[in-house]
Amino acid sequence: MLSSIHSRAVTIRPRRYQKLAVACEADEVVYFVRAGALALSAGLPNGRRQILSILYPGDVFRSALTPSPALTGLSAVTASAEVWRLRWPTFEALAAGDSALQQLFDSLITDQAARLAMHIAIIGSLGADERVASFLVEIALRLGAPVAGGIAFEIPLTRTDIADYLALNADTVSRIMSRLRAKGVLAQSGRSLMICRDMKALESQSPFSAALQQICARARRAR
Amino acid sequence: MLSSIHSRAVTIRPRRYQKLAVACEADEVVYFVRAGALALSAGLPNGRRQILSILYPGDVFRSALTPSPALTGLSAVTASAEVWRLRWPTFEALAAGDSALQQLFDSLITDQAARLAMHIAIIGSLGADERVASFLVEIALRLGAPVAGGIAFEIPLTRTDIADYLALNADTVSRIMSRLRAKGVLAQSGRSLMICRDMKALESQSPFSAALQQICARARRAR
DNA sequence: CGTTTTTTTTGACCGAGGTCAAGGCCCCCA
DNA sequence: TGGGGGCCTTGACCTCGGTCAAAAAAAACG
Repeated sequence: MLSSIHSRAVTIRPRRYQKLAVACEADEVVYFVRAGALALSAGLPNGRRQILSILYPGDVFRSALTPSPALTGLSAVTASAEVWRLRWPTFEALAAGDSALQQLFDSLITDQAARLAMHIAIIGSLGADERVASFLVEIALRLGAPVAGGIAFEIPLTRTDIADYLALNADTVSRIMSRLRAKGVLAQSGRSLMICRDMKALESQSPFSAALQQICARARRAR
Repeated sequence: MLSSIHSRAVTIRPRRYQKLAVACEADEVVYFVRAGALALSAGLPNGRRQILSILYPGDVFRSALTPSPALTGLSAVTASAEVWRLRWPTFEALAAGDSALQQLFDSLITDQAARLAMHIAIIGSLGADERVASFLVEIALRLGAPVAGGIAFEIPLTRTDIADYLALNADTVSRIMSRLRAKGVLAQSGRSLMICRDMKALESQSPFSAALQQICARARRAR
């Protein structure tokens, strides 16, 4: 199924912060994320930015998910990434003859929406520490690998990006992560490589850890 | 198209705050909102609540949009409402033989997602006044009717509901609306009936008014 | 490797908005 | 039509997290 998409798609390897077009000559566009991570973000006139959603490998994006092309943009947040792009009519034609693909796409899109809903709950009802904990749980679930003494994962975002995702500011994010380090929950080597030494403690800081696990499991199942 | 749905659906008239089941014996469930307004909300153990999305007449809801049934609930926010409910397999069978219905449903679901994204941008990047202004613009667009001296609309939510929607608290919402009244932008008669005397001023307070208009127009077109 | 640039960390201070409490207004219903 | 109870409003106070600035640590690069 994937190879049929790949053969009809344009492969793009954007560098960090490179923007991806959300429309192609009036046609809607579909992206399949293969490697790295993308962010869908909204920019304000005053320079503020809000990351609406982070897209990991296996996720899809279609431009109809964007409220307004003028306001929102899709770009890589990792140093490098790989995505496949198709025009909507091309994809539609493919899907018409392949009901499994149609179902996969449907479930990926509804998962997207569920994650957006989750994100609203996180930034709307949690305090700063809980938000950061939720983010770390999300990343650990998506990108974590068990190692001796904990779960290791590479955070694909800068502190500023994390802040824009969680509706906080970079200073606050840094402060909270320092606190987690001081408590021995988190160990850090370099800027982005983390080892969570106590996943239980981290999860207990996030009121939504159970829901995050469900969402991630659902995504894994669909893929 | 609507009559075919109606004939296969269960009609429900929930009263305010009455919960609607998001699953029916392990089957996913689809709701069509016909009158009133529903809220999809997430509740925290500590009693805090976040309204994730408001559903107006014409909108649809399917349970897959909910991150976790344990956390989220669907309920009426108006004193009365009317919804049609179908089990997912029933709806799927209907849609299979009706490509127009399929397309309508697809566009309603992606609209949902776009509105969730918009909502993240609003609560994540705007200050309290801007959030309230955005909410009023949204309501005016959805439910407003031009009258002598402005646009009249009935706010279907209590102050507490508005606060839970905008990630503020009820006191702050009340304060901001009083300020708008004092400035002559808003006139109020009774608890929920508003007349916006100066739509331009209101829109200028919301950095996202243009995007809100686009989303609303898109919804109107689909319907 | 040393230098330059960028990102992160940390502290001190400040303000938007949350919290609490008291009072007033609406709406419902007998 | 007159209580009564639930909303709404408003003020006083306080806290969490934002802002600004400076130093330290990583990464980038010749």
